[in-house]
Amino acid sequence: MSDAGEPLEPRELRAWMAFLAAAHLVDQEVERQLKRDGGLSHPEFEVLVKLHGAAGGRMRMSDLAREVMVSKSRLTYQVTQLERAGLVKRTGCESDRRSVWAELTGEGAAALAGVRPGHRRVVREVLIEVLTPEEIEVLGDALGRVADRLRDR
Amino acid sequence: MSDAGEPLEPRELRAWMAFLAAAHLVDQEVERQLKRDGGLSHPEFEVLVKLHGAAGGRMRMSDLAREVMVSKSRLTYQVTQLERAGLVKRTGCESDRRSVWAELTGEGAAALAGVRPGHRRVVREVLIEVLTPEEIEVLGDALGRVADRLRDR
DNA sequence: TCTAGATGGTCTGAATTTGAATCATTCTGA
DNA sequence: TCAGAATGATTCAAATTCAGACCATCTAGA
Repeated sequence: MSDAGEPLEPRELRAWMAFLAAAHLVDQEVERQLKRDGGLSHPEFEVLVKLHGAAGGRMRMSDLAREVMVSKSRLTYQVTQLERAGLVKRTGCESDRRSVWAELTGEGAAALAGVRPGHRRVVREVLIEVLTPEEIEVLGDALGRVADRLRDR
Repeated sequence: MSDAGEPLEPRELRAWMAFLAAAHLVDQEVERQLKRDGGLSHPEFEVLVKLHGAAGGRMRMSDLAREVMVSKSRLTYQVTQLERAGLVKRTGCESDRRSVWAELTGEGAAALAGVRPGHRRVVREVLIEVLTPEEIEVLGDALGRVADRLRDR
């Protein structure tokens, strides 16, 4: 703790730079595939994935925003885009009239099914297959802990 | 390789989701600190860091773009912003009149010195200190390999 | 010496993201 | 029951990002 503001040690620096670069490049690659094969941005894709996984294929806007980790206003924009494309539709919520359901349409499910295999292929290609099983394990543990800590702040 | 488009295994999925979430949340935290303590965005900060580390405190625009991993037009915009803030200045290049030097000013160096300790503190807090030394080692190896593969494509 | 093609940077207009302000609805406690 | 705080979502303007067009300069080969 005494060296809080000092330069990182070489191994620490190496890990940090690798993390930054990998995050950047992997995301770039994922984005490219989604755009090419389905005309979707990464956040849009994640919205579809979350909705697909949710009970009834729908979620309230604010829950969705939390899950996808985007701001409310950004989600509003993205859902509007997806709605225009016919992949999602909005419905008023009965029990709480402030909130809004975002619901996956049949077309949305189809679009998701269309890009998802390619998406998985990319994830395998750029991340999974480059790592040993032990590394995959450590990555899950370590970064899972990092994410958890940041989530409940 | 035969399962290229199939769902990921649980451990693979866990690693992938942790990676995504961690990248997202860590970047958010870093961004917040840089903005708060120095009025800088993360890419702007990285530009200053690269220039600081470069011989003569300057780099050609295209080299800089490659290093920071941003598009040319994005770098043009960011350097313009930094120039307005007085942290960087542009100079024509003698030997190749197409290219432009981006050079760190004294003010720029000072600004960097001002935010950097806080930046390091955040990196330590959210990443380094959450990991064991072994995990740091593995992260550097594994993600370094991931990044390298993507860089030379 | 030309010329076609590459390279380095900027510019432009459209798309996206941000953050604050706003609006309606729901919750809370006196 | 009612005022004030909280919550869910959208809107707006400003800032940023993107992709491609564009311009100038350099390089290589005929």
